[in-house]
Amino acid sequence: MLLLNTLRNEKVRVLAGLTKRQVPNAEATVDRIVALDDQRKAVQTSTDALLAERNRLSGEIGKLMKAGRREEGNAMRDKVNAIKEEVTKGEDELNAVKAELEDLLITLPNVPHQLVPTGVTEEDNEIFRPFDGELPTLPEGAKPHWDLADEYGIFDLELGVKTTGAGFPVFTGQGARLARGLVNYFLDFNTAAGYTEFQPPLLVNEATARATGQLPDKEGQMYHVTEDDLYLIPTAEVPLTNLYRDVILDEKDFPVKLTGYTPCFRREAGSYGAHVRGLNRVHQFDKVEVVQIVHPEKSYEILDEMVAHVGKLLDELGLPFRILRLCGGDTGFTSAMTYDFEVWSAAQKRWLEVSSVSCFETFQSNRLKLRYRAEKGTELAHTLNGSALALPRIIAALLENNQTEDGVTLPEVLHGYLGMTKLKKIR
RNA sequence: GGAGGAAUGGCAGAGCGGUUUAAUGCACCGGUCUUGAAAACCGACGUGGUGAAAGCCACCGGGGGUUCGAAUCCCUCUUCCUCCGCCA
Repeated sequence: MLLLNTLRNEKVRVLAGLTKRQVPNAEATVDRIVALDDQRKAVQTSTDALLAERNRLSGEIGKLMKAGRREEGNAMRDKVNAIKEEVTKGEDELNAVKAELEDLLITLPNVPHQLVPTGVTEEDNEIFRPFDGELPTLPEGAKPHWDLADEYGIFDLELGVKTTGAGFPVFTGQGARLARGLVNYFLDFNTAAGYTEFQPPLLVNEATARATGQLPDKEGQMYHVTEDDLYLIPTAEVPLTNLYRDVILDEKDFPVKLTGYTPCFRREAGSYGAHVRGLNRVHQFDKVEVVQIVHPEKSYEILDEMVAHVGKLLDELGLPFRILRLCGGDTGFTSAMTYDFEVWSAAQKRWLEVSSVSCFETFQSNRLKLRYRAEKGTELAHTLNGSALALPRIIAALLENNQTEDGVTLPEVLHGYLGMTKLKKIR
């Protein structure tokens, strides 16, 4: 959620940013919000004055009663009762104004960073770091990962349909082991870089989903357990970042670095077609996430650090990748700047998104009330997160890019985790 | 699942209808003393709203109510503790 002071003091920058995202009626909305906030202040001030008067008179009554001057006390009660009615009116108005303000404020996405390119769709994303090597060329008859999955017994989509439905792959045999090995490898890689590992709940309450911005914006993307009013997490970002909801840190606590493995659940409503075959897009998938909570002055430096971290991970896996800087229209609602990592899927001959690394500035911390003690008072911290990494498309790329006559060769970093150097055909 | 108890400032812990921003202790911070440190002493020491400031307002687990006035009384939800039962 954007800060009211930002809307007031940096209107030009805010509007320019919102225009990059093609937010309709941005100026009218901002003006309306500021007007509502003015109204809020006015009503609050007058109501507070009434309350002050009530408190003062109530104190008087106490003294009169103690002194045994009952009649004077009773007369004053009537006076206070009259004030009380006005207070109630004022509080009702205040609540109504606050609610409208909140409803409007929550519709505004984050203001993109200055360097974020203008644009609407993924076509407009900037190729921030192109792949500079040679893309692997596969032998004649190379197969996409869904075919390889059958030959190698990696995962079974039909079993998933039987137990649950489409988009819930069942990993099998050496495929299940590959997934487990990747999770362990990623977690070890992250903790070696100073991230502390957590195992958070997979279901979260409404307050948690709101604080990181999944609600109300992405309501339809989450599975909702209506009976208990809980949501299945679409990413570990949600519970991990919320560990620090309503927290006031000291500057010396920075940077807070968290990592965690969780399954992620996404309804992916409305995504169908050729590009969702195999593991390209599924409803449940494994992901290891990294989160940082940092000093506002450091956040973009840290963003670069996190981008380098993910890049190193992909280098070690030996996967060709490129880095995009997302344009305004493609940047997530809550993010100020996002880098996407895409690995080359050699058999499908297309780039697959495997990680998204974002800086949210104060957009999340404002809703989280995540602050630190500054020289004078408290300030909102900055939050960042990124995938390191999401599994399915990594598995897809490993299978496709490394397929040979006698098996899928595994990158050296995984040998120890899997107890093998290559995946073997089972049929 | 049954019975009882409890939730107060970073921590511990008073207060149980009216001068409560909330006793006291510890921790932390500034200072005096000291070569330095400790001890001792002095001071400061929650968050948010409003305001130039003084000040004013709200917050004692969440929500609602009673009252002129609520940390204090009532209702409700949540969490934790103790005992009993059941169980990975």
